[in-house]
Amino acid sequence: MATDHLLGSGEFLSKRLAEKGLRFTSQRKHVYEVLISQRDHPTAEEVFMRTKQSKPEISMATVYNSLDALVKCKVVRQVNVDRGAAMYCSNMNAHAHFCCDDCGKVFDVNLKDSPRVPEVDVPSDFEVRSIDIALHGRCSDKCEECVQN
Amino acid sequence: MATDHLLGSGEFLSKRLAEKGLRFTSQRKHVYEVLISQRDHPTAEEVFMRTKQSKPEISMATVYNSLDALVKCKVVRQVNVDRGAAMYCSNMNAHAHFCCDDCGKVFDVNLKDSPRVPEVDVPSDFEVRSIDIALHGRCSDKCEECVQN
DNA sequence: TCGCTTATTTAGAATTATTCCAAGTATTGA
DNA sequence: TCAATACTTGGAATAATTCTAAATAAGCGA
Repeated sequence: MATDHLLGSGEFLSKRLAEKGLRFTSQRKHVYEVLISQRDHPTAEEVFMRTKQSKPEISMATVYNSLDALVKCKVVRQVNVDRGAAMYCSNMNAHAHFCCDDCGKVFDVNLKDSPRVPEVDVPSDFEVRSIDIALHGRCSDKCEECVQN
Repeated sequence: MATDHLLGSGEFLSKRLAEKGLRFTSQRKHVYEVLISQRDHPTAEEVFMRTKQSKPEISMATVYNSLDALVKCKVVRQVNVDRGAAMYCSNMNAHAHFCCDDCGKVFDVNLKDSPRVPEVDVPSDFEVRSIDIALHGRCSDKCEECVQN
């Protein structure tokens, strides 16, 4: 954990997958590299298209499988903001998502403190493993897609 | 607002819809009553089935339209926790959702304070209108569906 | 109250998103 | 190196949501 940053992305990923009993495969590595190389919020479909550039034989089913594996071993987050397709996010720092209801874009926003479980009234036998915070609203005045609204 | 609780659910809903330029229709009223009469987290499909009991002619397209109208005028919340269908929640008190990753059930959890925007670093020209907080983890030891996992 | 304008409803088709399947392939541990 | 089994593949199947065009009904003003 404290030394993860010393590993190359391959070793890092391999280790994280192994911790969950998942195998390190070429497909998962390519999907992971796609996600860390462009830190936006692509859908599975977009990940599929980007991954095909370096791994043309990959299938959609494998993209879903890989994304699930990466989420399970916590190197990627799944983001569900609306009724549409799920999005994936490789920024694992504590952060929330701002989702513009006018243009649909999703932005990472830093949390000033990390989210604290005690603010919430959870039954004592529930185990909280993660917290997702999504803000909704409208993004910048300068947003092209928002202006015409 | 402060006097909304003095209105019957019909008048209340009618007023809220009108504030957003939306019409008060029999279908929207039935969908709304379905949601407030059972405070769980049904999907559009489940809302459709329940609403048909009091309004058999209603169509799925109208259920989606009604749910969107109710969300727009803020008498109902849309809850997106996973890749599956969106869920709808008529509890409008400040609360978060706890989603059990083992059995899939969603629970309302009270917030000790209402969520505060200032905890988050949002660009100054962004307008935050609402905040959704979702906790993930595992629910009670006594949960039937969880035990076999 | 009547009529007009326009939002809403409807059924069903179309589209989009995700999951399933069975056969072949690759990874891991012994 | 070998066996066991997890993973990948393409395509079919399913699930979730949106679209469409014609019929209907709200709400406003006279």
